[in-house]
Amino acid sequence: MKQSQFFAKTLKEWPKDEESANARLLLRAGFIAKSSSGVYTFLPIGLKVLEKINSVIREELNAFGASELLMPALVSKKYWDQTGRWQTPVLYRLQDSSGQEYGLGFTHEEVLTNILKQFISSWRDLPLALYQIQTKFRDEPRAKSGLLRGKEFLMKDLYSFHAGEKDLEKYYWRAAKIYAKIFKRLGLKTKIVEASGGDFTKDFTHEFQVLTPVGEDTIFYCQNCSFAQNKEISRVGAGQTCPLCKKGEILKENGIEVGNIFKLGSRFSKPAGLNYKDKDGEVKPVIMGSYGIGPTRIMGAVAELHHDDKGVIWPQVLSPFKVHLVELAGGRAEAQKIYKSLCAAGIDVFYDDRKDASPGEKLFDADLLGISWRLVASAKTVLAKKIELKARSGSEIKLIARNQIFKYVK
RNA sequence: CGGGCCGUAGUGUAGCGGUAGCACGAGUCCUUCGGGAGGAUUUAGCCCGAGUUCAAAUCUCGGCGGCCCGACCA
Repeated sequence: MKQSQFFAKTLKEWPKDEESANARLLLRAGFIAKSSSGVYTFLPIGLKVLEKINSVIREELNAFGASELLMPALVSKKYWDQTGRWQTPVLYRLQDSSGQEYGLGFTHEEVLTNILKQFISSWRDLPLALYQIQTKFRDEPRAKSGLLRGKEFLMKDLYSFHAGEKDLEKYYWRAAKIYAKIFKRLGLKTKIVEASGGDFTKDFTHEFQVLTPVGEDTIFYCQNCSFAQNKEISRVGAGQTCPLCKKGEILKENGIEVGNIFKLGSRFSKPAGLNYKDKDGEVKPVIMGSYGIGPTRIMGAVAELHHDDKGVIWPQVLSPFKVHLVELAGGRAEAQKIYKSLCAAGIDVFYDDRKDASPGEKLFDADLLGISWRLVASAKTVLAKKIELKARSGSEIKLIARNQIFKYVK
């Protein structure tokens, strides 16, 4: 892709008012644009990153045996009434011209259970796992921290359906493993934290927290074992001895919740009348679990954790392009050759062929965009019969032979 | 929803009762070309409403909007 033909405009100034790193970096680099508080546009290059997050999630969930579908954002009041969630404070409620009332979905248990009544009737139809990646709406009293807390955001919601609690229990922990793997691939170190189930369940649920001072949740965890609890339910405090292993000290840190998993039981299947017949012919409510990941929040979290003062440093899986090929004065013919060969090799390359941008501007943009690998072709490199290679994550600048590019960039 | 700070060209800012200025951007021309280049020239702005005043970007009140703290966060 040629930069002269692709919309990738950066801003020359840091956005005023924004304090959070993800908002500053993503806005300035032109990944996102703010439409109103907590509501963002994903600009072309930002959308590429978001799609990469989604594709990692899809890959893992598809391999896990879940099927993707897409549900409506506009959800008739009758469904919310079924479960008593019409009065949920964060629900955006609206009316059409005929007086019909709707809520904009913040999760989709009601929609899905009602649909599945047509398709599930026997234990033979279970288990079943369906997910979607969809825009969610929440009337947040206070949107904040760029992509970390918005009123409109992308959410991957997975729902599992089981014949019995035991099957759910097994699936739940398998899902937890897949989640840990997904976050790892996305460049996030997460901790599995016990949390409250809110309106959904009286049991503990589990959150995947990225520990960082900028997170809005407070986590108490053991330095020695896997014990970790959200402050909202925790009875331990920093400095105490771990109640689980009795050895480690409890530490306190903030976290960004990038995912959560819930055992819903029959909380939603019962009101919807989503039942199955077991082997004995007995009618029972389907047992459910739900599992969420916020791709847009992940984008914010990654920016928050992986950056320097010049811009974002994307993990390679999320880099909007594999290579940023920057052409400086005297390097045009060389850059074009390299561009062609990289394209031919199927490498996703962003070629800065702009004639009206100064070298400084191009190099600044390269840092802001944070593409994993930077190649520079200039009079200097042509003279040396080499090409310059730099990883965005490092500081070393290598002069390499052109045919060696593929050794580094694959 | 309570509290704080703040709304001035596309962006970032100065002006704090008396002619709205600067930088970047954008347009045109020339020069330049390895870390947001230089010169010439053009372009574009006081969030909205009411009040005080001879006079309001500036003071007062109300609204709207943004960020931050708190509450909230299925």
